[in-house]
Amino acid sequence: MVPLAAAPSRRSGAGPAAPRAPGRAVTLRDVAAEVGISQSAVSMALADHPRIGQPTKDAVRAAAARLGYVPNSAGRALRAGRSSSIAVVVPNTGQHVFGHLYFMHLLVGVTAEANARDVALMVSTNPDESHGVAAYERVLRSRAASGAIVASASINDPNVKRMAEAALPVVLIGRFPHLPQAVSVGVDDVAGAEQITRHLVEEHGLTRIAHISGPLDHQQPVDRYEGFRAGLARSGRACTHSLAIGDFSEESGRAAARQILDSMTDVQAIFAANDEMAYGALLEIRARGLRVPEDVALAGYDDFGVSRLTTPGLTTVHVPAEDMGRLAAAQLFRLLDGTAPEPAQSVVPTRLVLRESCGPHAG
Amino acid sequence: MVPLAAAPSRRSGAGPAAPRAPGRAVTLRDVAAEVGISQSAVSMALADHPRIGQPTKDAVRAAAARLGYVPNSAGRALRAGRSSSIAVVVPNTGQHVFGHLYFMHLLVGVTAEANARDVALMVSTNPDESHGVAAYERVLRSRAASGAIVASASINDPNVKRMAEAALPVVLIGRFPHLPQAVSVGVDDVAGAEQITRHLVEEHGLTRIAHISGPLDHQQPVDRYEGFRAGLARSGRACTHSLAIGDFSEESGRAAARQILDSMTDVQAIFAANDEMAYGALLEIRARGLRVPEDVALAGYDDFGVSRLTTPGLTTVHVPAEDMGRLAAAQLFRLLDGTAPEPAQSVVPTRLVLRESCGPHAG
DNA sequence: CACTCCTGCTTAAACGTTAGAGCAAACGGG
DNA sequence: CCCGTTTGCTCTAACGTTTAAGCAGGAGTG
Repeated sequence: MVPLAAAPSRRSGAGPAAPRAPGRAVTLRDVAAEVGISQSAVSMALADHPRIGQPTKDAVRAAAARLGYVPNSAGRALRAGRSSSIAVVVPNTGQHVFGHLYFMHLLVGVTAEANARDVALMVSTNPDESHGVAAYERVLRSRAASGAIVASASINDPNVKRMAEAALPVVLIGRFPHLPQAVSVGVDDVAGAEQITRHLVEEHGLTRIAHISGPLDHQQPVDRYEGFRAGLARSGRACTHSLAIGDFSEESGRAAARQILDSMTDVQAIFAANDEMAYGALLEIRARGLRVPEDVALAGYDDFGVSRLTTPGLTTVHVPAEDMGRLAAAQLFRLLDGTAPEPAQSVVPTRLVLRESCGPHAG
Repeated sequence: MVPLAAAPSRRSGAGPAAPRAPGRAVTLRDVAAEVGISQSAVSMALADHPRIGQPTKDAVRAAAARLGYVPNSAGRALRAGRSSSIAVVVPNTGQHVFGHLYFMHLLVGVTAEANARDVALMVSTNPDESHGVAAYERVLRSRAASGAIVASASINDPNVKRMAEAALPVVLIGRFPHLPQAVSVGVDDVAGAEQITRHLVEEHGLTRIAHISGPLDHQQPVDRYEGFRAGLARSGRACTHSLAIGDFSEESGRAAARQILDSMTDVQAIFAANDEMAYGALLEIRARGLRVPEDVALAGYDDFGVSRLTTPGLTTVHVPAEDMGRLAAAQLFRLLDGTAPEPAQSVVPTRLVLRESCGPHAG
């Protein structure tokens, strides 16, 4: 059959850069009509198929560029059976500054890896802790994203468990020792907390020390508390310690500090499980007319960017959220490629960040 | 034709909750086979089409729930000609904490509005200021997202201009007075800067005052500088002022403060065009043994969450980024619905936030 | 010169969805 | 009892892509 010379007068001549009707997108068909070959030939030409002649390829590429052809992602996804995007699932967004920054760092890392693969990124929020079928499950089952990175799930989130069992392409952020089959990227919080605790005890000689923990149904606070106790034990010094529980919020940190300062009047140092609670503690300590670090030393955890800004600067443990995002994305791509990530559960190291809140640096 | 009683033994009986082969997604065909009707009937039943009988609808919904059917988004997008997601485009991610927080606030707002519409969110980054065809154009032309919200474009970004002219469904964050046809959501920075400037002058009597501006090829710094001058003029007092230019970074703010303190030794107040530069100025002032606010009062702009944490707390102008995100999304949806947003260029008001850095509050 | 093989394309099918057209049966009115 | 209307579904086509299969013509081989 004769190539049918394009549909009735869609393009007048061969004038360059005269895009179609505004609303209409340029498809393979348009490029094909432009070049005078079939649309599959165009597809193959753009894919650099060996069975397409070089002159044709050149002509196709020129025409595609001229018309501004961009492959329709829905068409591709449908044909391929998988979309070219991944999702990042963040919990209900009711958090505050510190939590925001965590996700932003994570996102930066994920984005970097996704960009390198030319993969689009979707951000999905888990409306509530248990809004029936979780958002990510809908995202995955609708094939809108071919894989997901789930940030900050509760230690016993039923969705997470089900997901891991269903072998969906999901990477969890955090340690999930109870789900060995799940692919996860966690932080070595035990080591991090131990390191900072030992710093307080061994370098600064502070042996009366309190810990403000987060809710103990999450792995992270559990690990940090464990590291705290391990640090005390391994310091080789006799320490007195106490524990108060917060919920990672500044206000709860302040309340916890209140409780500690009331009950342990000779406390020398407070180590909070995150910077936000540490900041709350700072406010409480100050409100009592005490000085940091002279009267009470203070340490936090996370270092997502604001612990630097307080006065005094907050000594803390740096959690490499950006690296974690990058690693999580890499693991997810391995999962999608079919190659099971070598250690399903990877753990990244932390870094002790010394500032002024723990006292003068040792010479 | 007889309904063909499902494909060979895919489901044994009617046992509930027995999902298909792990990898295979559940499609309309599966539900149709389960119920014993055609797939289009299933589609119509799920869409609550009036021409489908109630018993059939019930049966279909039950079967869909039982099998865990989730519509394939690629299929839908392809058929509908538009995807059910929108994109948020953020500039190259090389920014620091403050910038991160801005986007996070914005994202929270956009997410809220998108969730209400059951629309997915893509996050795309503009690799470089001019990476050939911009990321968002690819996203839009590939129909991966049906609209985009572009955060923080330069005042004379050629892509933005072209996009506005091409009438793509895009909402710009920021004021774009030169592009009247573009839909944008901006901040009333002139008013905000005027207000804080007048506060410094009128309430605190600080008449020797310097402004640290951002790069003047962006609308925001221009507006804030204009507001600064307007504030001085309208204060009704004779003021001496000076100007230094930074790039919104902490370090540049510090450098600008250095320049100001060197050249204007009797400066009483510094108003920086964002909190990050104000923090840099704070460091410089302190390094010189001067006190804030006793020796030099300080004010910033943005209030994305960290200006509260410094000591002294930073007096600043609150930019309602979350509201802007929500509004931008709403505008985008209006655009996609075909109803042109009433005022194409909307401007949200700011709020003065008084903290300690500007001096003691007037009783 | 007949044959095989290669080259370079075309045709067709499929992915999952939706919607308009079509059609059989039931139902009501005359 | 027959015809028109309504009801409730089925059939088909289309969205844009990729790819397997097919096919015409030319080149090379016997």
